[in-house]
Amino acid sequence: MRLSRYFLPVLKEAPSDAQIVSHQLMLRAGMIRQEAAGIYAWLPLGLRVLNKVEQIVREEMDRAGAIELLMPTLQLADLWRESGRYDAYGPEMLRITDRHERELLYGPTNEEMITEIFRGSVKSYKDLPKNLYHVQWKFRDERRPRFGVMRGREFLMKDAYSFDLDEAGARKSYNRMFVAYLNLFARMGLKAVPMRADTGPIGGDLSHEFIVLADTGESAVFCHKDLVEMGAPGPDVDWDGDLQPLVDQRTALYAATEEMHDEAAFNAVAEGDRLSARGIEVGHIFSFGTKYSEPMKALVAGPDGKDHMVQMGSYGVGVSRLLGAIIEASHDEAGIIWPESVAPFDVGIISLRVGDAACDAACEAVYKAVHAAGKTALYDDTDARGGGKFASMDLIGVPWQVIVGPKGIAEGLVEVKNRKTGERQTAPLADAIAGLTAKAAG
RNA sequence: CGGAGUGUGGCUCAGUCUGGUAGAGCACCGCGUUCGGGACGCGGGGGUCGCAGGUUCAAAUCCUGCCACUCCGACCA
Repeated sequence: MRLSRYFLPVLKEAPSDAQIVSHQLMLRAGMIRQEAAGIYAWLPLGLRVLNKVEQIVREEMDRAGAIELLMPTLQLADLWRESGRYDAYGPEMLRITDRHERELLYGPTNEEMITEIFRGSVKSYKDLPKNLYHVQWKFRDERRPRFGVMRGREFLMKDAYSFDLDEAGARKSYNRMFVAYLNLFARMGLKAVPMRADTGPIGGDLSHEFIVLADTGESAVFCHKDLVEMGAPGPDVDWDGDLQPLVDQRTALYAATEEMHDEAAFNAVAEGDRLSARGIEVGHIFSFGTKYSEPMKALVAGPDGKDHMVQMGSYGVGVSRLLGAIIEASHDEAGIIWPESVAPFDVGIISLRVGDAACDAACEAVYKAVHAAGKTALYDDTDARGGGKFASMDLIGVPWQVIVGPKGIAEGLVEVKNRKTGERQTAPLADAIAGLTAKAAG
């Protein structure tokens, strides 16, 4: 993308409404624009990152055997009356009436609807297990939206729902999501720690929150410090096999959010291993048995020929919130430092003298080579002054930057800079191109 | 929802106490000089001061009501 043709409204100063660093940087980098409290428009740069994060979530769900579909944002109130949640959910639910005076709601979550879809089509245990998910915008009329996309009223969530014949099967489904979540957050450069959690209004008794540690997090959390650096199992686990050991390896160590915190158990952890911090909840998984299948009559025939209520679980990831969490975890004074997996562009090209034939030609060569390697570049071909170009490129956090100036290119040299380390190296143009396309491809 | 605070060009803010022709920096437009880490000169455009009433010869400024947004607390991807 040529910057001269792009839409990238960067700000030198942070709007005063933004209090935490991720919100300030998203606004300054021209990723989002606030339209109302907790409601944001996603500008081109923000959307690129949002799409990348969403795609990683999607790939890891698919890998774990979940199947994507798409449910609507609007739901009928009657569906929620079946589960009893229409009255129970409270003022957080945005309720709407259509021209026929039909009561609708803008979905805050989809347990009811997925159960309705499931029960209409699945009648036999032979079709189980199933895990259906979608990535869709949700609306929750928060009492107090805050921190930009971290607690918006409209937000993008991946929510998956598992269906099993019995509790043992449900446990396997839960474990698959548990492991998938470890992998998915790791791919975004996040250290997310699974913690025992309160089940809240979703219900059920087995639940973990995945927490990214950050000083600006909304939850107080307590855990064994080894969990933070434990890492993810990776994609090559046996998804149909026994994942319990991988889960146990983590749940054996103490980790709990404030609501579930047990001071005595925490104190049993060696003092040097105790970590008391704040965290951002980026994922939450629940196993809740027949909470919805019972009132909504989601039944399947078992091998015994009798009807059984399906065992369900739900698994959420705050996709839009993840952008805030990633920035909180990865930034410096100059701006955002995107992990390469979610960076809006792989390479930034800065021309220090637009219109200079040698500079233009070198920039074009890099630009074409990066795209030929299947990667993306943001080419700053504007005639702004040099300093501003560097600042903007650093602000939006492009991982690799190539700087082309008339003095260097006269000798065939360009500069390559790594955003994260700040390292700069001067190299012949051809070497720089080879290095960038290799790095970008790696 | 309780408490606190803020609304003045796109962004950051001054001006409000003490009423008297709406300001600055950045950004933007034009011309020129420049050009290797947020350049300089000259010229220029852009604001019914959140909205509605009221007081006054006169309101960004005083009074009343409303709206929006932010922060702290109780709830949540």
